[in-house]
Amino acid sequence: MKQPLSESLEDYLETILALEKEQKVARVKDIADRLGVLRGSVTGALKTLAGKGLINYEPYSFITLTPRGMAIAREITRRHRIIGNFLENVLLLDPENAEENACRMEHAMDKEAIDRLVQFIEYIHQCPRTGEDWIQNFVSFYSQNKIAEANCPKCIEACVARYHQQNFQTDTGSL
Amino acid sequence: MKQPLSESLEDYLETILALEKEQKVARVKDIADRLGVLRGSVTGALKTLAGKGLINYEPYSFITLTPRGMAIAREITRRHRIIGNFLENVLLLDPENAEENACRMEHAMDKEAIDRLVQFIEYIHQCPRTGEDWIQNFVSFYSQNKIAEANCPKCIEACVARYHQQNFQTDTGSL
DNA sequence: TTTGAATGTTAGGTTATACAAACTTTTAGG
DNA sequence: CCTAAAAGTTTGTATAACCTAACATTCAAA
Repeated sequence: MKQPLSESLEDYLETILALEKEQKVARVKDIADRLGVLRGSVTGALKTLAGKGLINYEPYSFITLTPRGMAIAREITRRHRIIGNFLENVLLLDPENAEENACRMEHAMDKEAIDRLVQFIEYIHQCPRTGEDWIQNFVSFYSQNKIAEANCPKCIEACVARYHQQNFQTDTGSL
Repeated sequence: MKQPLSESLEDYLETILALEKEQKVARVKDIADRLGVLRGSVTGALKTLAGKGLINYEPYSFITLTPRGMAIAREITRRHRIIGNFLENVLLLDPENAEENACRMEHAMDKEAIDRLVQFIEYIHQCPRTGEDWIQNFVSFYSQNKIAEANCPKCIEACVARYHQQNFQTDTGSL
């Protein structure tokens, strides 16, 4: 029952979920257009997914995800989102490239790796030593391929100041 | 000429390179054992790779990578290494899981994403605000799912002290 | 209500990959 | 040298995806 799905079938589930959200229902033609395949190929995939109990499918009728299919589709979509976010907002790839890589990586990373990535992103944002400004400074690092050392004193000072500032706010808030 | 290789063929090239390094030559049986396929499947793949000009292959003879095959094999191996390193030493996944994910991800990330990841890892290590200790602190973050705020003052202080220390050493060294 | 366009399905063909098992070649021990 | 075991190859089968193109159904407009 827990056989792993092929990348192709994962893509179908992901697309069906997206279409269900955007429009009321997922239609064969829309799935085909999204995935860049012909309608005939979609019908075949739908039969396979129905056979695995992941979608409800009757010829010429509506396509809906079963609870199990929905769970998988959501997990894939979640991975896609998380990876895309990391590539675009941490590695600072341009959005188009981030998206393309995310589409492929979503099938390659398991839940454990994804969960750890989520934690890591949260760590970057929550640790006083990093945060948004630290991420943005990555741009000047990779464009010059080294630390712009002249800015380090200011950067560190700002980081420490921000920590004290936030700490002060927190203390005040808790009184 | 620049048609993208399938994941399967990329795996064959990567394995051939690894065997060439470890032993003198790559033998069909060893390739089969590494990839978990039968010998017959290897022969088929070798013909395909030879047809693409990526290996030198004569029946019953040695298998060697052509320059083009070598370049691809090295790039795949490099991706594998970089991703594995990130998963194991930054995301701190256990080695086995890091390896499994790296095996799949190496086919999913393009050169641009890999290069940016390399830069990011270097940034973490070279930026005074992060470094090894910051990475190691991630353990306590993900195991508690939050920043251990009690340690922040010490942590930041140590970070700043280390920066001044290194800065002093650098200045001294350049005299 | 009819009918033509849009949508969905089917059938047959193609490609890539792998397995099983028979067959061939190589190699190492007697 | 010779021969059995190991290594490599071939052939035929299977599966997963996809395509093409013919066919069937639905739907909306006249």
